[in-house]
Amino acid sequence: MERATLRDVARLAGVSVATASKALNGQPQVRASTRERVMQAASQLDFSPNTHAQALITQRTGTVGLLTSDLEGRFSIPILMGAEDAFGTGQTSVFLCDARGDSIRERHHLRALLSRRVDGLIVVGARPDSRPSLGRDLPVPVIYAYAPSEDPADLSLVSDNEGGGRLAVDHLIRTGRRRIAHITGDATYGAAQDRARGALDRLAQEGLEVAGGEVWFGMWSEAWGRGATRMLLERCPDVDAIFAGSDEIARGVVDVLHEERLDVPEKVAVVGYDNWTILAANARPPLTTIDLNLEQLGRVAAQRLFAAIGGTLGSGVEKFPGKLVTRESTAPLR
Amino acid sequence: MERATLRDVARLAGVSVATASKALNGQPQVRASTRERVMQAASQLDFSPNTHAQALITQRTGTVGLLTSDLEGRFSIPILMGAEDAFGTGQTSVFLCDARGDSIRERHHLRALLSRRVDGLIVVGARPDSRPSLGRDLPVPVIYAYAPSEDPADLSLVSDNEGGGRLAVDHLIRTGRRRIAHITGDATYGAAQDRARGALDRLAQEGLEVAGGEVWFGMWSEAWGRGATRMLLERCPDVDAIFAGSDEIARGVVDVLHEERLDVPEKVAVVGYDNWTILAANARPPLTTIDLNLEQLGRVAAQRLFAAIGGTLGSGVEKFPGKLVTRESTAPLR
DNA sequence: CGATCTGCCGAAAAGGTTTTCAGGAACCTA
DNA sequence: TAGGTTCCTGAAAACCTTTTCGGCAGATCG
Repeated sequence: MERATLRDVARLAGVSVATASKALNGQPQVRASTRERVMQAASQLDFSPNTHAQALITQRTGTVGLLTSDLEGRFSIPILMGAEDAFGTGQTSVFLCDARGDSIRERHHLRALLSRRVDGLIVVGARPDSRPSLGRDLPVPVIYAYAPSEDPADLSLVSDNEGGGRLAVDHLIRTGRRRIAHITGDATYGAAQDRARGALDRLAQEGLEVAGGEVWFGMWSEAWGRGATRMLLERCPDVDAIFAGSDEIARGVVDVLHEERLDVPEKVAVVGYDNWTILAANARPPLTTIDLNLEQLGRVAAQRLFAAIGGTLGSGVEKFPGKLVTRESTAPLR
Repeated sequence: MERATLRDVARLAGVSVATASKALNGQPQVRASTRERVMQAASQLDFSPNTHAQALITQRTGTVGLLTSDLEGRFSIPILMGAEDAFGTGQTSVFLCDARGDSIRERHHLRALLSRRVDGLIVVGARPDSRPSLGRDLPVPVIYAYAPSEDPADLSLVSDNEGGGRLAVDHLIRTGRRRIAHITGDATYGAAQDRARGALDRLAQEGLEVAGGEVWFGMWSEAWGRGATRMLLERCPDVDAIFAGSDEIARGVVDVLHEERLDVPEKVAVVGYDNWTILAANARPPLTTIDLNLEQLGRVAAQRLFAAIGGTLGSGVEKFPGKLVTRESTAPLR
């Protein structure tokens, strides 16, 4: 199927290309009847304007690049969806590039995106710790999402892990729990530290200590959730709530509690983190958990970027609160 | 940072734009020393060619659209990665669009992609059953992946579910199992039917019937896996292997077997489907499962598309075999 | 009736690159 | 020395659209 150009439309409508252009773009200096004729011709030919010619002249492409480092990971996807959503029915399309965690490949993709004259960039890191900046003197605005940039002059949007930890513990306290433990992942992750800090903070506010005497750092896996829970139960058999640093860990936790015939949530309440639905919703019982609200993060990133195109972006790190999703693994203590 | 154009490069190198273009594109009719000067100038100015101007003139954009209907779903991601990988270090970038299962939105995205003059399209369906064609008279080649097109004139790449079912049962037979049951998902899914057919086929070849007397269709969930296993054990307590239609279901299966103190794989072997790592690898024990090989599917889709650009594509449905991934949930019967 | 204004339309330039083609210079052959 | 090659280089057209600006026709006003 050959493509119609504006020339074809103009010819069919019996006007010049200039007029055709103005008619289709809603410019005022064209008579209603003429506009009608042009529109008619355009739809008859199934005309759609060549965005490359438009880009060339307007200096705007209506595209943004999304540079991620972990596509397989579950974090970039919701952000991507949020961004796609915000650009959505508008005229913006997104180029997706996965650097596979390789900085060479990242440079390569960056080059390609700049060559394509994207209007802006969203960079999504693989883990929630800070990552190297792409540099200061790029010709387009850049927003870092999920993983903040090391350079404070960049704008980064991250989720508020400390707040999330506080949220989880707050919920447990409200359901009447007092002996609350925290089993979480790799201590080298800033997110693990932040969540723990928030949790301890909220406990302290209530005059409580963490059950088991310490936060159990380990790995982001079900197996660690199981192992840590066994150790915890040995040291502190009367624990009445466990806040897990991820839904994976939480799955391991409920698994062992189940084995030990400690009813969830009757005896022990469990809160996960991430709201990774496949894990959280299918657990026995389904897990109360903290949702990172990544779609919102993606949406905001898109909006900020959009607003900044042509203009300038802010800088610094903005934190987005998570939200509590309650399921059956927590319930008021009777 | 202002962008350098070819004009700037040419001026700096003291040649015309025509020569600069030829030098940078490796055209032969330019003296080595001149080429060198131009390359020098280009890198000094950090020049990267405006792809829109190139697209306008060459009629090639070096972009493809990937139109998916379930981004959150786990199937489009590996395909996307495979495709990205194949285009990879080349000059092709991919536009990602998620139609959210809405055909209006799909038309809209299609329009946008055609307006951007993509060189080709990959359409990834939400479920492995056939889906409506995008139409025959599109100006670019289209490949349907995962979910085949309803129109046999289109080219579709799908995974071989029947072969997968056969593969799973074959493995169980080789480990000495004879009383093999099959618990799977929604019977309205072609994939469920195909996997079951393959499984029954391989059983028949061995002169065996399916344990429990029938294939247990139900839902793609852990809960169904649990429920079906309980029913199965009641009707057929001496079952020695269960082939689950998905890893989710398999998780439910091993869960109940564990409860019933039926050792996996000693007493009962379990095979899942999908190789959804987070589920399969973290199960107790880790699950043997069928990998759909979706990355390969994505890679092949990309290659086919690439080869077809300008030329023409084949048609029909091509099936890709899955592969068995053995973990600890199966072992030879002693 | 002449002058000014308003409303529509079209010619042309611009945006950055590739490609064709003509021409200039240097070299070789007879 | 004249004519023919071979190598390089540059001018210009083309791709498709947007936007500016000039012009023309008709209407309004004095």
